[in-house]
Amino acid sequence: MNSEFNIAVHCLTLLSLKKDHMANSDEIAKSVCTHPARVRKVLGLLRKQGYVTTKEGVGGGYLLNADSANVTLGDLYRLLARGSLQPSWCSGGGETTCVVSEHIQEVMERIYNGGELALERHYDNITLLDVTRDIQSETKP
Amino acid sequence: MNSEFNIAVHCLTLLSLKKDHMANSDEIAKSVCTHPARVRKVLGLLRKQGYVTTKEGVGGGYLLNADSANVTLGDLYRLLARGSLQPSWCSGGGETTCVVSEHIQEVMERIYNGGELALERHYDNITLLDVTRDIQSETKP
DNA sequence: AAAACTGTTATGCTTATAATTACAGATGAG
DNA sequence: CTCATCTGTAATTATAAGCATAACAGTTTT
Repeated sequence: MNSEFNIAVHCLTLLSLKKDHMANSDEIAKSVCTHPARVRKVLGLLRKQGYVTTKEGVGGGYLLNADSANVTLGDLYRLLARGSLQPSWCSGGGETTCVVSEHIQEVMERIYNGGELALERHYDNITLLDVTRDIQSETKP
Repeated sequence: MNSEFNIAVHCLTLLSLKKDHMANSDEIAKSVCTHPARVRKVLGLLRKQGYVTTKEGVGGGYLLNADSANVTLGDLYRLLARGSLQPSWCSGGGETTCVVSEHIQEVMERIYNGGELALERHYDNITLLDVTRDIQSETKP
């Protein structure tokens, strides 16, 4: 499981809490605690979905789209983490005549896909606004 | 995400489909397509939960417990894969004064835990018997 | 024209996952 | 009793995935 989903949530939350809803990759990278190039990669994908717009050149950076408060974690999961439930290594597929070995991969694939759907449905109920509120409520408990 | 959950499902399905519900780690490893030592590690954990019993010595191996048809994928997930939704690398935690950076880790942890609960609830509705039926129905479609 | 950004690719580093080896301990067969 | 066979477990090596870093072309503002 890579962390791009995590990074996306972080970036969008950060932007939504900034007064002008804007920051460049250097500033965001410091907050996320990673390299600017990694931030740019994730935010590039978010841009293609219309969640942010970018401004190149001096004083540029990433600007949060106004409606992005309604983006759900499900949207972000599907974009950045779908398929990560299924491990890269899977059992079976050998050269035996064993029924299980021959068919386990299709069965497990269905199991992982079903799990992922359940996960996505859960995340569909959490919006970016919920997350920003969570962050804020941590400061004044 | 490692594959021990996958291996556990495979092993138990295999045992349940064998006439005498028994096999040793060599035979299972061939079906799973991995090293016997890895099978033993997983099945050792399943033994501690009472899902199988082991018989050492000549002609020994693993024997499926009679009630194991009712074991759910949720049980196996909790035993072998819990916590794997949260990646090892997580954002934030830097030395900034940024609110997001300071609190994102607690928030993301709750998000991952919530996701995992949703996943477990889903898997709680799938029994080993369901999986064995799935495997069998692949052979005669 | 110069400086400050993003977008993207290539490369190296680190960590996680799987394979392999090895051996002690247990059990049944002869 | 002794040997062969099996599990349990730990240590080591190999492979793959994830992250960091560097580099540079393209774009925009000043």
